[in-house]
Amino acid sequence: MSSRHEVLEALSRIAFGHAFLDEEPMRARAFDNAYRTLKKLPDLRAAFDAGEVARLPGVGPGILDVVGRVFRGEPVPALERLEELIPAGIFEARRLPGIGPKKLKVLQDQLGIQSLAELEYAVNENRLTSLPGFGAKTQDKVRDALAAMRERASLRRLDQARDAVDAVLERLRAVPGVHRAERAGEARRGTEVVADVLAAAVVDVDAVPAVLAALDAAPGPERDGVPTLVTSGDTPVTIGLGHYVDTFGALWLWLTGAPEHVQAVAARANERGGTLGPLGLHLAERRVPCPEEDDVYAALDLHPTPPERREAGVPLVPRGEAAPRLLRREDLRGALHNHTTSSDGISSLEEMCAAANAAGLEYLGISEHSQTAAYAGGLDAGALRAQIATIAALNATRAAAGGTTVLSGIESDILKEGDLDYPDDVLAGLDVVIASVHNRYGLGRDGMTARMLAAAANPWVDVIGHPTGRLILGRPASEFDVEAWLDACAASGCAVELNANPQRLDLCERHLAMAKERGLLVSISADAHSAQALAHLDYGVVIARRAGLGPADVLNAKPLAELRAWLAERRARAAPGGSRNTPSPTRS
DNA sequence: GCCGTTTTCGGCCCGACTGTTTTCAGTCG
Repeated sequence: MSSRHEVLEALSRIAFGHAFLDEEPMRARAFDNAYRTLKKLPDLRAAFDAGEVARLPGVGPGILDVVGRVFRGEPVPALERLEELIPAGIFEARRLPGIGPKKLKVLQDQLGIQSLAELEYAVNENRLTSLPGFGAKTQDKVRDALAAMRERASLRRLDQARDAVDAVLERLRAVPGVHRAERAGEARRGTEVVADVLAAAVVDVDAVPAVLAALDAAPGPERDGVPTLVTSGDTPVTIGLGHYVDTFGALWLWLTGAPEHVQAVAARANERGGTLGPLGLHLAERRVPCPEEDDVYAALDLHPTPPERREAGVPLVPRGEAAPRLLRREDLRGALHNHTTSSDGISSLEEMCAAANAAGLEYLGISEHSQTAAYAGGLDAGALRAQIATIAALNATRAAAGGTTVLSGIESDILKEGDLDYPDDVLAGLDVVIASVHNRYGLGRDGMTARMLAAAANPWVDVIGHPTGRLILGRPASEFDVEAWLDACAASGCAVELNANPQRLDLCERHLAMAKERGLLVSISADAHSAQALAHLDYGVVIARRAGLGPADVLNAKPLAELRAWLAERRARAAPGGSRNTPSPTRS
């Protein structure tokens, strides 16, 4: 459990609490604004310790006090008061989509509902339909939302699971007698959702009690003969224990899975008259030392399978055959889809630029929201032209320093009919055009398919951003004919995004593999709303590897000159006779 | 609670959609 999560939870609860009690609505808004702002920082703790949080807009003494108290483990009086007045179940119910504080208040006042179980019972008794402001559709929505919440109660997003396991590993490694401790299971393989948060460790037998105490953990059930510990807290982490450093490779491989992969490796050992289990590898009646996983693969004449590829249906690669070259983080030469304070980012253009430079990126695309996205500070045509000029000036002064080149882009809303948010002459002034859907997700399959096909066919569009709009464990992917749309992208030559924000991971690995089959280029983007969030590119690399992508499949693995050539060629077709960065003289 | 080329008070992102209504409140992005 990370402190970041607790801080955000505290801010969100205070905002909700005031709204629910219908008191001080503007204080509620202030906490909600702070919650939204701080959520854009993946490493909130580092930003707080560096004093950066205090300088953010919407963060004053009151908010800062709450953040500091949560980080220091101190009580938060403002929150404690609300938690005395409002049942815990009401706080949980605030996560039900479509049900806000006002409707929850009605549910509590008129039906006495204080928990999710009571709400579920009332729905099943058909008691919601007669309440003021409620009807049959609202009741159905609540029923569906409760079912979805139950279904995902035991699931965590990849980033949540990794944060949880990493926090445990840090404490575990500090205990004397712990020789090795690593991520395992789905969190290590990089599945977008994790059901079972696992680690693998080598611990001296007599150090186990100290580990239990240090982690506030208890012995768990054995797994394939491996003893385990399970931590307490809202994201329990299971630690598989080995006692010998020189068989850790076998244990780690076993606990990393996936089961189908482990079975295939074990079968390979069997073919050679040996055995592989979590406690070690035996060949020719002898125990093979395997402190690392690579020792296991090598002893079986296999290329090591990267954790991201240890899934059913991915074959083992014998030595002698060429192992596929998967994407690596250092292959990424730039990132195209990022925001600054000009729209809804919290870092300035200069801060984003410095972070990109530090991350070794040759280029950084800035693509703010477009004018329809007013809630996100979308730019009108004039503001966009001004930003293009600002970026040009910045590049001119930075060129001599050899730093990151900034590309002028836009994340244009895809309007209802698939049109973009600006006239052609505005688009013509940009280096790169990303087009994304941000509203009207409920058009229905046919309507959304038509909209996405129109966007793909639009010659100004270079990349389709977060194509399905899903939020992991939040909002489902919008329904459209993905294969027909990918065919349309292949026809027009536009790239598709792998949005690496761990809440999105959109396209998903299955769709990315379909894109690769069609020869499409994938733009791996951080969609960073803060300088810190450029680190989300790491998640993009994980998902790309899981989809089997290599550098040749990735648009932003191209060096800047090649990327510019690719963009220029597209632009030449979009506006025959014209080129990027030479806006037409006609102004609307 | 936060903010200010409207700064020490008096405002506070805003338009669209949904489901409920009979003119609009609640919710979302």
